[in-house]
Amino acid sequence: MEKQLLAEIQNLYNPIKESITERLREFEIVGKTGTEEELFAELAFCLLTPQSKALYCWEAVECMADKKLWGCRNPEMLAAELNKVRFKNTKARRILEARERFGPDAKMTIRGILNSFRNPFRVREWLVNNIAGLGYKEASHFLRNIGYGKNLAILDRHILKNLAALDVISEVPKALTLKKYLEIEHKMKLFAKQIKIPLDHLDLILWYKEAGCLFK
DNA sequence: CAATGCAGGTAAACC
DNA sequence: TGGTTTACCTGCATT
Repeated sequence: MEKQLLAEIQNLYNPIKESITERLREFEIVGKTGTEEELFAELAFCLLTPQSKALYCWEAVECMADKKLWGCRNPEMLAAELNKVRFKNTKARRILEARERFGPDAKMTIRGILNSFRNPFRVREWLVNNIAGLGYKEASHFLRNIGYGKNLAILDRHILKNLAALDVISEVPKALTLKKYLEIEHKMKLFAKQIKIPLDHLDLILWYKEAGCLFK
C-alpha cells in the first residue's frame, strides 16, 4: 500500500516538477523583493487559512489590499471582507493585532524580523511566540510562501494524512503539540531525503495530490 | 430541501 | 505540567 502511494507520488511529481520549482522561485522573489505591504498580505493570508478555503482567503487578502484596508482599525470593517472565511471575527482581530506590531506606526517590520535571525527556525519561533493566530503550521506556511521554507514542514491535515498512509508516522495525531510537530517534521525530512524529493517539493506534491492544483 | 462533510488550525481551558 | 479537549463560527458542494 505504501509502495503504491509512493509510486503515485513519483508519477505526480515528474510532470509538475518544473512547475513546483517555478512556484518556489516565485515565493522566493516575494520574500526577497516584496514590499512590507506585500509581506504583510502574505502574513494576513496565513492568519486566515485555518479551516478555510485557501483560494477564498487569498481573494479576501487581495480585496483588502485593493481597498487599502491594512490601515483600518475597525475589526468589523475587516470582517466584512471575510465572508467566505471561517472564524472571520476572530481572524479580523488577529490581522489588526498583527498590524499593530508591523504597521506604519510600529517599531518593527516583517523585513526586520526576517533579517534579524540567523535562520528560518528562529524566525518561526519568534512568529509563534509573538503573533497571535500563528502556530507552527501557519508560521511555517507563511515562511514557505515568502521563500524561507526549504527546511520547514507545513503539517496540515492533508500532509499528516499522507504521512500516515506512507507509514512515515504511525497515525495522524489527535493534537499537534510542539514536541509532536518537531518530531513529525523531522521524520518528514528523513523521508524526503530517502525518496530524493526536496522537502518543499514534497509538500507541494501532496497538496497538489489533494487539491488538484498548485496554490499557496 | 435538509442533512452532512469539508475547508492547509490556534489558543485557552481543562484535568 | 503537559497532553487533550473545546470554542472560535460559516459558506459551499454533495447527497
